[in-house]
Amino acid sequence: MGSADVPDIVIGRLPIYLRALNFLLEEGKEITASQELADKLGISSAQIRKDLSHFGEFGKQGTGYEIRYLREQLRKILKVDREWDVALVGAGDLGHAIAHYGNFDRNGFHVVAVFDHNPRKIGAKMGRFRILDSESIPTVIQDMGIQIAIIAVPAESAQQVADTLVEAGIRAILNYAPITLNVPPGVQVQYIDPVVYLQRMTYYL
Amino acid sequence: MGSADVPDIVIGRLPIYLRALNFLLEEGKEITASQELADKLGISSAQIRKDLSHFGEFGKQGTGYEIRYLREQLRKILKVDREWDVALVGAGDLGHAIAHYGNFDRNGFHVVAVFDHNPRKIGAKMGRFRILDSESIPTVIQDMGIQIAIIAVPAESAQQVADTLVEAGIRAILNYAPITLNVPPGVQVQYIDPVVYLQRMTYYL
DNA sequence: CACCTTTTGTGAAAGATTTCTCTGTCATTT
DNA sequence: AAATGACAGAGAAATCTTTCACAAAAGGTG
Repeated sequence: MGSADVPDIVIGRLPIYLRALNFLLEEGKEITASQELADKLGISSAQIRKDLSHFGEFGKQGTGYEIRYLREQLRKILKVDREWDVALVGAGDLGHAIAHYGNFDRNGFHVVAVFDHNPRKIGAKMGRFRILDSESIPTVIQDMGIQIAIIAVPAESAQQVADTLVEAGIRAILNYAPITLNVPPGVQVQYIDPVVYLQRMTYYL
Repeated sequence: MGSADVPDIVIGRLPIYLRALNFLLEEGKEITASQELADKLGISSAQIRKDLSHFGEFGKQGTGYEIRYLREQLRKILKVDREWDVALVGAGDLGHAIAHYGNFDRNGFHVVAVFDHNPRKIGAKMGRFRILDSESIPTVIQDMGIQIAIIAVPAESAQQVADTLVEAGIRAILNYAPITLNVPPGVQVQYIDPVVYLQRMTYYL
């Protein structure tokens, strides 16, 4: 129990569980069981129960889990029972799609600042956002106390952007640039490189 | 050796190695060592060597790996030593960004058909693509012999789209919709849900 | 109320993955 | 030509993760 050293791989599955619970709730369900989740997610029911057992006892024997309650607990564990401000660096096609991606807001992640290096873009509007100069990253991040950033710049500049962000106090980076970032310990990084996923699948074709 | 049951987790790292090798080559390097890759990627050198050992012996003791050669081998293993056609379903903001994402083409993945359900969009141009009616998915996929598809539609319609794609002969799906898909065995699926990655990081904040 | 069914939580076992450690090879230096 | 240092490959060991299997709890049923 307690958050003391729960395996990373377990943490990685919690958002999937949370997503499934939201889905079930929308369907009007109130109660579910590890087996039902397992069927939906392609994960064994034992694993789901074991994963949850790291954090406490959330179910009722013979019945299953009260969806609303379990969801609330997972949200607390993942710290998504609150709103998070997010900085976005890169206002290209990708940045545009990210800035307008409705699921961020719907899940409590709010893009509150968009940066770009291109003088042609600085000051321009992108949807409801005014594009800010990358030079102002340190001040804006610090003034707003932003802890999470999304990198959507070309691979060439990603490391430099990451350095600036970390320096400014960012503690979690979602990196869309196809490059492994070097960051100090304690800074979280997650990668989204669609090419990597495609290459992983072609192996099996 | 041979492709007989190499752990999935190993396959998942190969694209990362490949990406790093491309990077080193662009930097003008010819030779590298497992330790150098390890430093760059934050993976142990032993693991890199063990991973590669599943497929053969690519290095030279005392020297390291000839980058160009190792890259060629990895490309063969991952079957990315050829070009792949890709179908894209969903012509919203996300689909737009995906259709214009240069890294796909640069890595041999070519979007050759874009589908949408919206009558307002069907027939319209999106960049260099003419948006096709989702109804035509089966015929187009089959006629063009496309094996890989990207789903960029809302969660509500993703499962239905996946069913249609699989029915049409698609064998690998990159799913941007925030929902776990149910597909028959033998069909590969990879997921990209940025919210999941953000939630995974907030746990540690 | 006793019995039956369902389902959780969990220790133990099994399985998978990573790291360790050592041997042997290669290139370079002396 | 021998010595040295660098590094791959691989078996063994250690660690981590998943699955198994079962006791206990809850609710429903006759």
